[in-house]
Amino acid sequence: MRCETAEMMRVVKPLNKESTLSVTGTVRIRESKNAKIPTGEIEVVPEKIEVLGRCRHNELPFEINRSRQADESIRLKYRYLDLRNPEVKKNIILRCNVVSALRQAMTEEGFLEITTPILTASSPEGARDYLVPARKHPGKFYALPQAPQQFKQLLMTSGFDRYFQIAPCFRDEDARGDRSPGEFYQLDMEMAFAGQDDVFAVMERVLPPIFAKYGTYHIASEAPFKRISYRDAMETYGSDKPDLRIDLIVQDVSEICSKTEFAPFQHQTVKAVVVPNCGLARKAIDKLCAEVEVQSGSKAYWCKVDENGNLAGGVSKFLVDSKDALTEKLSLTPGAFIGFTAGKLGDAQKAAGVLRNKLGAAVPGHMDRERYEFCWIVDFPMYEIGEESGELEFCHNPFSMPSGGLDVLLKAERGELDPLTITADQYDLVCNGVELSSGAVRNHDPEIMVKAFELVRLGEEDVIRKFPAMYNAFTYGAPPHAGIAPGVDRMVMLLAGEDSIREIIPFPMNKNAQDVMMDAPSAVEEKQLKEVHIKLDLDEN
RNA sequence: GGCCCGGUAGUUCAGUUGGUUAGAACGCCAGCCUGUCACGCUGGAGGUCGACAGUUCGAGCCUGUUCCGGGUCGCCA
Repeated sequence: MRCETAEMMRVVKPLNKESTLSVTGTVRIRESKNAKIPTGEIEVVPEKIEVLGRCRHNELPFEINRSRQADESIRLKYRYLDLRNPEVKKNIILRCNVVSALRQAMTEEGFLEITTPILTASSPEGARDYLVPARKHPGKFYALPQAPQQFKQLLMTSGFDRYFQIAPCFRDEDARGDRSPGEFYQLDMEMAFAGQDDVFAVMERVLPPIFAKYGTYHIASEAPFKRISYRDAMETYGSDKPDLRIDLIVQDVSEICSKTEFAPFQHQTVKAVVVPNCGLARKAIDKLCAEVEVQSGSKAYWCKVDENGNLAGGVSKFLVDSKDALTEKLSLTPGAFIGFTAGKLGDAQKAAGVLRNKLGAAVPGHMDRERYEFCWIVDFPMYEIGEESGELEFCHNPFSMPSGGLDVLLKAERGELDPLTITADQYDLVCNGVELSSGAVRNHDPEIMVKAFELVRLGEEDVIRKFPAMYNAFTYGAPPHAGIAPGVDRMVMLLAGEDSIREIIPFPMNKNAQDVMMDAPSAVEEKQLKEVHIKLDLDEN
């Protein structure tokens, strides 16, 4: 805008740049063009300027175009200003586009978008529920859905063969960088007369074009995506959500290392991650090992291969006699770095996985960040030995169909089969080390359901108590069905190339599940509490 | 709930071994200049160093407690 009259200057002068104006005038070509800005070729000669909304503050909580550098709690408190920053706004626009594209793609695949209740019943398992007191039913509560799981399965029994929903989900659990507290959205879908391959095929048709069109990076995985069994993922990548952008792998050296003099290796599972030609400095190695310990709870050990092919540094003095065996097993070459983790199988794997991720990020050349690598993790174990109980428990969720169905469960019951070897038709979709989604072929057969529960010392009454509607519905004959629910927030986060989930949520809560802008949660009037029959019992302090 | 990191001007940060009046950049205010566009120039205002207690002649700095924020583990069928 170019003001050429004193009158115009009089209106414009007292305004700062955040006021909202209406400018009427003539658009013309600029004499001095500016290629750096989108409107740099034109200017407006105003005839009339109206102030529609004057910004009353000379000093803003932060500079709008640098808001991303401001303290996050201030950004969230003034989120409406933060969102004026084009850099911040673009992620929200991206989110809109992605949600719109997902809807369109799912609709084209023949899925019906059906909404399910937000006020529903508390479910006894899984995450902590958000509860809503029921005014008309003193002492009773609704719960916000952790996922529309049971409703979508009920839709299958009703004959809606293909359902989807951009579903809000509510879980009262603590936040993480990639996990928003309280609420999040899933592209929830379920299909009848379908199995794992059918669900995979839909996702492999729906997601890649969206990642290709809206992603910051290029998509490296072609459909069908790589399938990795849970066992192999843990063994090779030390994680059930491997980041396949990293070319390092975890190798087992238990046989060699458990016989050494080094006490932490003795009689333990020992895993190794080898980085050839690793130039990592001692200081960086120590820092990396410390981070592994913090994140995994297990120590990491290391040594290097010197220019003569001998082991040097770190724990090398304990490995002198094992040098040849290690060199052969790990194909060691001069300049290589070897990171070790040790402990019980799961602990050693998990720590090695963290070590692998850290090494991939720290050592140049082992991780091409700017791409999307998808994979399916399949064949999750159905049961595990609970750490507290020491007895057989469901590993993930009891809705999944055990691979092999009733037969396998009966064999396990008769002792002909170790129940720990039973896998579920359950799968995760992983992208760049982020668990995008969990899904399963559901157990739609009441008999198999009860049998699955019996193996963990529960019975029909427990199934009925926990999932009354679903169990009853299945007794009226349900089609086999399977589904999945990719997290919309995480997907957008990956597409935007952001590390924090809050960057892609319009109005995020802070780590402590507070909305500092709206001041939620907040105290309510005594009258409101009375109406819902609630008396507070707060600890004094 | 555990552990780690942080809290100094409106904002982002610096602040030495504990030592005079706590600095910079951006922003803000005033004036000047100006086809500027991350404008420029001159001047100015702006601080309970998160809070409390302690050590000390003296604390932004050291100690303890506490509050707040972030990360992480637990947790997330």
